[in-house]
Amino acid sequence: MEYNYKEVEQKWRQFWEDNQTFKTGIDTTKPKYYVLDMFPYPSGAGLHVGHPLGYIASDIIARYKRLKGFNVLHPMGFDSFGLPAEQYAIQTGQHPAITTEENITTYIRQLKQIGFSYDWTKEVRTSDSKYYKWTQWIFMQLFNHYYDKDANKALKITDLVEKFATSGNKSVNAVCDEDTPVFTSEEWNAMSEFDQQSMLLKYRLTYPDESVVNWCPGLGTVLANDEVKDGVSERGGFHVEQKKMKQWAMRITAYADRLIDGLNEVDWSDALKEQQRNWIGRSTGASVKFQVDASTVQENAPEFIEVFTTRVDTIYGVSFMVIAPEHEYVPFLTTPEQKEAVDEYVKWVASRSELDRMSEVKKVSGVFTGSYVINPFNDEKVPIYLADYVLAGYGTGAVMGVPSGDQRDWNFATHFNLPIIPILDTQKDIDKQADNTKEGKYINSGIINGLEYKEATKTLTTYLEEKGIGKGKIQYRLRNAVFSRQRYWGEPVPVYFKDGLPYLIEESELPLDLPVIDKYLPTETGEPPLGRAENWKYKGEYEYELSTMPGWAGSSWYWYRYMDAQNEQEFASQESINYWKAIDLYIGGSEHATGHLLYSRFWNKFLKDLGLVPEEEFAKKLINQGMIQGRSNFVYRLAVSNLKSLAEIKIVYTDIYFSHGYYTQFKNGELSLEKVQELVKSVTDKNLWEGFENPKFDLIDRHVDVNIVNNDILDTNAFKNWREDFANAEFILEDGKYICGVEVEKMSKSKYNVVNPDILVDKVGADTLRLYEMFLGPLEQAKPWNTNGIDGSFRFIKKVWRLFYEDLGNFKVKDEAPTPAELKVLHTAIKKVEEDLERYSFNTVVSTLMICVNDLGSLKCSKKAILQELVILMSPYTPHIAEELWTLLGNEAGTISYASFPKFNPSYLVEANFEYPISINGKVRANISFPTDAIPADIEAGVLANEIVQKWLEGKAPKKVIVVPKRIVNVVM
RNA sequence: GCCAGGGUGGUGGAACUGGUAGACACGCAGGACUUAAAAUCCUGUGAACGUAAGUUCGUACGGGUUCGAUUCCCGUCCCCGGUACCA
Repeated sequence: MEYNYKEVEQKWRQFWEDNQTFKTGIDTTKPKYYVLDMFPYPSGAGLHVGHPLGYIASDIIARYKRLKGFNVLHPMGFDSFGLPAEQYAIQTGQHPAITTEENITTYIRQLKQIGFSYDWTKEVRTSDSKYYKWTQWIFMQLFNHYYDKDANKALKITDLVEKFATSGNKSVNAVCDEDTPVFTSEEWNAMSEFDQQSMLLKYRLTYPDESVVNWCPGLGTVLANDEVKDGVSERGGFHVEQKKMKQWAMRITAYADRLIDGLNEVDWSDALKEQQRNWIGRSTGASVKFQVDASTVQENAPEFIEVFTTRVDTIYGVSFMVIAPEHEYVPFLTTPEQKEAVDEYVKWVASRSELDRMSEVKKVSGVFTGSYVINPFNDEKVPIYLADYVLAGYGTGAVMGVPSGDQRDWNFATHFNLPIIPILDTQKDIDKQADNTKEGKYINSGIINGLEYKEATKTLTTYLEEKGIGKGKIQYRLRNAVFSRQRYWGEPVPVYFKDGLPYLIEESELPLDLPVIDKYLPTETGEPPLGRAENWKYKGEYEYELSTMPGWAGSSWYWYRYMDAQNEQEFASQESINYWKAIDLYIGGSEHATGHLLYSRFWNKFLKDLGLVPEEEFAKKLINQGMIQGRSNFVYRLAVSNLKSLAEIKIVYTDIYFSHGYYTQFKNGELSLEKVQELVKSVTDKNLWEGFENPKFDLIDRHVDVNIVNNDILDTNAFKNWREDFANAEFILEDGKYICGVEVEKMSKSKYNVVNPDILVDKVGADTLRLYEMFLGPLEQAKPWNTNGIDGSFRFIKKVWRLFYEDLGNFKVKDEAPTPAELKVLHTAIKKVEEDLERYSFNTVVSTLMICVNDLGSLKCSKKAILQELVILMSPYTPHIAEELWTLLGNEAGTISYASFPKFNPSYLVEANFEYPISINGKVRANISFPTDAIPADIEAGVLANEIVQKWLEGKAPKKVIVVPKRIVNVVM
C-alpha cells in the first residue's frame, strides 16, 4: 500500500488544530522551555524555502523538548511594520495595513502547511495597535528615565528632578549629553520651565538629537543606506546628500558596558559575541586638548580642539590633525586662501555616503584648512586638515595624525608630504610603511624618552590630568541609536510639542493610533507623511511628533508579548513573565547580529532595571541560521543573425532551445555553425538561415522558472505551457534530456528562482520538506537552495511506511520480542539522535534516522517494540507520518506529541569482541581483537599501552605506542 | 576598507576534543524484477597507475608545529553576512 502523504498530513494538521494540541499555558509541574524563531516580515513574495529552515529547526527542538517532558512555549508572529508595504502604498495607493493583512494571511496558510507546532493563540503582529500600544508604552518609560552610573541602572527622571532641586547636578553621576553644563540647585530652581525641560532632555534615555541622514531632495525624503546606490537614490536616480536633522535617539551608549559584560552569560556563538563587542567597540585611551593657534583662525574659532586617542603614547609623533569635513569648526578654521579648496572638498564629501567614505580608504583625500594647533607636549605647530575618513558622529570628530604608527595616517602624510617622525627605537622601515608596535623604548618623545609603553602612557595621562588638558577616557564606537523615521508605516511616537519642546501624551491615551492619510509620500513642505493627517493634533491644539518609530522598535520586546498576548492591562502579566522568564533557544539569521540582537538586549536590560522582567539577558542560547540563496536555472535560445554591415544587423530569435552542454561548447568556441545547422535540422525542416548572407548564430541565456525544472532537467511540456511565447519551443537535447544551466543568485521574483514551499509540500509532502531542509547541511551555514536531492528524503518516508505495510497492503507489525541485532540498530540511533539534538546538529540526525530505517529494513524488522520507539524518534522531524504510525500501533491519537523520548540502553551496543585497529610506523595496519569484557582500561582511557602491544608483537619492545580511546594509532618500532 | 564566518568527490555534505578523510544522500553506471515504463531492490562510484593484490596523490593555495593536521599557527586568493534608515 502506497503512503498517501496528502491525506495523512492533512488529517493530522486538522487534528492538531481541532484539538489545540500545542496550546500552552503556565504549568508549574513541568520545567519550562521557551523556543522562539525570529518573526518574519510578511513580504509580498510570500514564504520561500529559506524561511522555514530555522522554523523547522526550532520546531524540531520544541517537539523534542515536549518528548523530554518540558512545558514548551513555541509561538509565531509577524514583524509587520516596514518599508516594502509603504513603497507598495506609494505606488498603488493601497493602505499598507491591507497589504500587510493579505501577506500575513498567505504566510499563515503557508506556515500551517508545514506542520509547525506553534501555539497560534499567542500570535502577535507589531502593526496591531493592541501590540504597538505597548511599544509606545515602553518608549514612554524610556523618556521618563535616565541612567544613573552610581546605581548602574535606569532611574526615574522625577528622582533626578528632585536631586536637581536640592543639590544641582554636580553630585549627580548620570549619563548625559557631552555639553551638559554644571549647575547648582539655585540655578536649577531659577530656570524657566523651558530651560528645565531642555536640560532634562540631556538626561532622558530617549531624546531629540541632531543626526546626519541621507536626504534626497528629489524624493523629498530620507533614504536608508540600502536605498542609495552610488550617491543617487535607487528609486528615481535622484541626487542624495548628507543632511543634519532633528531625530529621536535612544541612549543605548548608557548600557554599553552592560551590553559587553552580558555577553559572558549567554550561550551565543563566539563569532557573534565578538561582532557585538567590536560593534560596541570599547576602547581605553585618553582625550587630549590641542590649543588652536590663534594667528590664522577666524572670529569665534574654538580655543581648543579635543581628540580621543587609544595611543596617547604616540603623541610626540603627531605631524597633523584631521577633523571631519562637516565639523562645526570648519568655517572658523579655514583661512581665506584655503576657503575655495575647503568649500569644494566639503561639497564633494557631502555627496558621499558614510559607507563610501569608509570603504575607499585606499584613496587618500583631504584638504588643508590653513590653520594650526599646538601640540601641548612639544609646542610644535601642527597643521589642521579635513579628510573624509574622519566621521563627525564618532568621538569628537577630530583625530591626531601619527604617520609612523598608523597606516592610514602614514598614507595621508605621504600624500601631503607631511613629516613622519619615528617615536620608538624598534620601529623599522617607516619610510616605507607605518609600524604600530608598542614594543621598545620611546625616542624623540620629550618626557617619555627611554620609557616603555605602559609607563609612558601613565606618565602622559598623569601630565594631561595635572595640566587640565586631557584625561584618561573610555570611548565607545557604539553611537546612540537614531529612533525616528520619516515614514508612515510605523508606530507613531506618543509625543506632542508645546513651545518647541516634546511632552508625552497620557498613558491612558495609548495607543496613539496611526492616523488615516490619503497619500504616503512626504508633504510638499518636506514633512514626514504623517504631516498629511488632517486635524491630527493633541487635544486639538498641539502638533504631534510626525516621525514614526524604526523597524526595530516593535521587535525589541516581542518575546514577552507571546507569553500573554491578549493582555490589555500590561504588556504581559508578571505571572507569565516570571514563569517563562527568558528565551531558552532563539533561532534566526546572522544578519541581525548587530541590529535586532543588540537593540533587544538594550531594551531588555532597561525593562529589567524597571523591575518588569527577571532576566538581564533575553535569549540564553542563540543559533544563527545561514541564508538560503537562490539557485537560478537557465535555458539557451538560439538567435540567428547575419552581419552584412554594422548598419544592417538582422537578428531573429528562434523557438529553438539548446541544452546546457551545447552552451558550454558555444562559450568555449567549440560549437560550429555547421554543427548547429545539423542539429536544427533534427527538429525543423525550415531553413532558418535562408536569405542570410554571412550567417551567424548566438545562444542567449534566459532565466527559467525553477519550479518546472527537476534535477536541472527541464520539463519541456511545462515550459511550453509556462508562457505564451514559449508555446512553439523546440529543444535540442542531450541524451534525451534538456539540461538547464545553473547560477547562484539572490532569491528574487524576477530571477524565477523563488522556490515556494507550497509546491514542494504538494509534490512530496511536509514531512519530506522538513526532513530535506534539515538534511541540506549545517543550519548555520549559508547555502544555495537546491531541490535536487529531495527524492532521497521522499524515499526515506516511503521506506518507513514499508516497515509497517507489505507490498500487498497488509499491516505486518508483530508483537514479538526484538532480536539483539534489532535492539542494537535502534539504540545506536537513539543515542545519536539524542546527542546530536542536544548539540543542535540537525543535519546529522537525518542521516542517523536514514541508517536506522535502512538497517531495520535489511533485518526485515517489523517488531512493534522497535517500531514504536523509532516512530517517537522520528516525530520531531516528520510529525505527520509519525502521528499516523503511532495510532496504527494502537496508541491514542495525538498522544505522540507528549510521549516520552526513548531511553537509551548502552548494554544493547556491547559487542562480544572488539577489534582494535593498529598501525606500525604509520603504515602497516592490522587489528588486535579482544573479547569486550577483557578490554584493557588503559586503552579505553587512551593511555600508552606498551605492554599490550609488546605481547601482541610477541615480545618485541616498541619504542613508542600512541593510543587514543578504542584505537592504537601508531606503534613506532 | 573594517568586523565576523566559510572553502572537503560530478553535487549537498560527514568526520563532535589533533587520530583509518569522503558517513548519509543526490547524480551517474551496471544488474534484478517488468511486455514496457514507473516504483523497488542489489552492485560500483575521489584521482592517477595497475589484470589484480596494491601503490601514489588528495580537504582553496603556499609554508609551519606534530609520531600524526580537513582540524592548530603564519601568509595568500576566492565566496557569503554585517557596516548603524532593508528587516
